[in-house]
Amino acid sequence: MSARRRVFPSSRPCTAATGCCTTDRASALAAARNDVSNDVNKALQRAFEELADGLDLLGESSFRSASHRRVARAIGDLTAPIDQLGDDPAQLRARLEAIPGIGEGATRRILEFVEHGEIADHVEILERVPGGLFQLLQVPGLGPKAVRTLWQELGVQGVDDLRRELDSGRVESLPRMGRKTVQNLRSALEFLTRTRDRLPVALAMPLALDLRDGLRSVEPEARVEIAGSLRRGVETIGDLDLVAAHHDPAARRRLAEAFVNDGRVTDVLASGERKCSVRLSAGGHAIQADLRLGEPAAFGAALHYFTGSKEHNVLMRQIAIGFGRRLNEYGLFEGDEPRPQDHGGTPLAGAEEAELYDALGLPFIPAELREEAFDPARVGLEALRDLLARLIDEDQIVADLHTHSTASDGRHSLEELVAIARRRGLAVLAVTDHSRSSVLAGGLEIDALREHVAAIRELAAGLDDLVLLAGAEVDILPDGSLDYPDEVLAELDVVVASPHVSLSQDRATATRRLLAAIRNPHVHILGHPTGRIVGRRRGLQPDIDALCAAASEHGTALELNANPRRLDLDDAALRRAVEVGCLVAIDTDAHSDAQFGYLSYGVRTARRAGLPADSCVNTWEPERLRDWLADKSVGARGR
DNA sequence: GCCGTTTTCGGCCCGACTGTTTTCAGTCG
Ligand SMILES: Nc1nc2c(ncn2[C@H]2C[C@H](O)[C@@H](COP(=O)(O)OP(=O)(O)OP(=O)(O)O)O2)c(=O)[nH]1
Ligand SMILES: [Mg+2]
Ligand SMILES: [Mg+2]
Ligand SMILES: [Zn+2]
Repeated sequence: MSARRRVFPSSRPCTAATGCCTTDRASALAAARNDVSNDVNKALQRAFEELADGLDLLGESSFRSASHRRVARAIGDLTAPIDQLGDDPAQLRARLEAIPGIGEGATRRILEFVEHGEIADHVEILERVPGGLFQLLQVPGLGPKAVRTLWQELGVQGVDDLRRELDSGRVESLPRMGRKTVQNLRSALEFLTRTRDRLPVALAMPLALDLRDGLRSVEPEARVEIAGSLRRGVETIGDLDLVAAHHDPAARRRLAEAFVNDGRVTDVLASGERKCSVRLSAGGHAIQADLRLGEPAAFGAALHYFTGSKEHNVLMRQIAIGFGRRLNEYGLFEGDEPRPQDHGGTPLAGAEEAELYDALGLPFIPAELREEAFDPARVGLEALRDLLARLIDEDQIVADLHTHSTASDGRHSLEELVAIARRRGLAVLAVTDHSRSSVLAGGLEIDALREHVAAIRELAAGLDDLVLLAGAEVDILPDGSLDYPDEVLAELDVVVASPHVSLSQDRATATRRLLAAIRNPHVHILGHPTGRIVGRRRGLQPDIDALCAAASEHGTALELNANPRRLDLDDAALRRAVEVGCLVAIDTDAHSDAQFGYLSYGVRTARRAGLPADSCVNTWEPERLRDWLADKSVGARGR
């Protein structure tokens, strides 16, 4: 995945690079330990990225910079502040070195950062390389070689300098730079002013589905699929990736034509026989889209390549090499000859993805798990097979335990909800309207709640094909107390407890607040635990391990709110939950019929965490679910 | 810089497209 960052307006957080924050970094670090923003990891990740970029700009070994970049990624994947990985320096050192990609050097640098708030090598890079060059590397089309030339030859130190030099005409005189390069750089700079960071999946997916369906209607015989981070179920999307296959080259050309001539296209970046790249502007968002074209006989290989992740691709290709074979987007081939597809080589596999895994002696790894964290060599082949056998699937989900009706802010009446649940094949539906503190969402006072519950129960009594449960989504107030007293909660079939306000609390306060809800014997599900909105609001940053431990102890389920704007808990936090083995509830939080369709986003996120179906209460038979709802301690670990 | 049931040294994935190039470097996926 590209690590595209926002370039305009300049919003880089305070780091050594920006030089805007000269206060004692060690004390800033101490504050960050209890900071909601988990800035220790962010700052370290940035330091390693700049180390990598700096080496590239200085023309050093690209393998070394790639290593630094891998360390940066590993730090970004952590779910807790890095200095809290161990209780003492020795343990911290051991835990760090155990992380793949983090070796002796990175461990030394991380410990140096934790102790002194900076890394000498990083500081040295910052002294040698102007800080604005890191931003320049984010400009599409500008790599380390070009940035270095601009810097050395024209003294360009940042984006503003580049803009000026483009107008001055001097860029054209540089080696390997001409008129078109200048024009392309102008477009790229303009694109960056219109683009935000990575696009939340909730915005990207509808756009990608529309592109996919458009291509399908151009060539109904073609196989067209969404690939890339969208297919892997990532919560934010760098660009839209599509794969299309058709046996007829003329049909492939027509697909490419349609793609680059779409009304939303602002720039055509590349338009070849096998791939096209465009920039789109749609719904106020600017984003790149890539289309990969090929033969149906190689569709599996192409889809696999374009689905990624990059790390997974490299891994598979390395495994192929180990077998004396070669894997690329055209298939798996015998031997180590480059471009075997051009030399009449017949692929051993390639029409379907599954063939590739078969031929390499691997179990089929679904797209959501094609990430570094699930590297078979890391997880172990046996453990991986076990994980895959237990992995949750959307069709195993038979219950939705968090939905809203017109009693609060939902769009549908109870009767309508029942009809929707039946049509969608649910066995269990819980109606969980808001509690009294959520005034804007039409939260119910206690009397209104009791009437509502009575209405639900009356309706439920007449149903034989659907278990209709009376519940509530009760606010977790800032101090951890709940918005209804215990005796009211005890009257409900299902209690989802969720934070809705005070979502900027510090880590310790947030953790205490959520722990209180988890420990309440009436609370079944901790709803959207952090309250984050993807790409918009960070929400609470609690100690996830502490939540998981408590949830596990009390039999409380942690929610994976399937609304793609939320996806809360996120994949990284859920991986912790899966490790601990606590219960998880995947609920849509639907306020309308269409929002029941959010389930697929939730399941993809759950699969990214390797969630076993059995840990997900929504897969349980109604009888088992009822037992747990009656006394959640039956779900406690060790019982 | 990192890593190892083919290695503790010597590798590190593989290919498309563009622009500027007389034969390919750079960037990107
Ligand atoms: N073998 C190989 N495949 C790559 C490489 N870079 C990208 N790919 C493949 C895997 C990616 O998932 C796929 C699409 O590339 P993208 O840059 O769009 O990445 P992705 O969609 O994973 O993340 P994104 O959200 O777009 O940042 O192309 C690479 O360097 N080598
Ligand atoms: Mg992508
Ligand atoms: Mg892409
Ligand atoms: Zn809510």
